[in-house]
Amino acid sequence: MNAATIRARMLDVVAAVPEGRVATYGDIARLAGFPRHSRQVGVALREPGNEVPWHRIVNHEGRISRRGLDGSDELQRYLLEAEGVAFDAEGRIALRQYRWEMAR
DNA sequence: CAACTGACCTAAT
DNA sequence: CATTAGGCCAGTT
Repeated sequence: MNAATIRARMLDVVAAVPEGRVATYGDIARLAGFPRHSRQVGVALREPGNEVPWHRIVNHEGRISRRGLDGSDELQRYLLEAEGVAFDAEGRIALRQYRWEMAR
């Protein structure tokens, strides 16, 4: 099992996240079958050109993660709000309500 | 080839 | 709720 395969599997899971819902990096890794690869999710999403709803992925706090590069974090927030995902005053998403969990 | 880095997470304190 | 400590592993330096 090489790294590329793992990333592809994760991207599959990301692609399965329904509109208006969000998932954490850890969730994606877990659902993809790689419980400890949360970081690689970020690596996978960083790759340009993949047609996946990367904006539905946030960290376990429900916040936008990324090192503020060219304001893509704002784009992410915009896209989520456009899907009906609300942010609280602290810039966090109510994971209780929007988190996409199909099993725990 | 060793060391560092990072779109992270969890558990313990 | 805040902080710390540890884990995890592919990329990059």
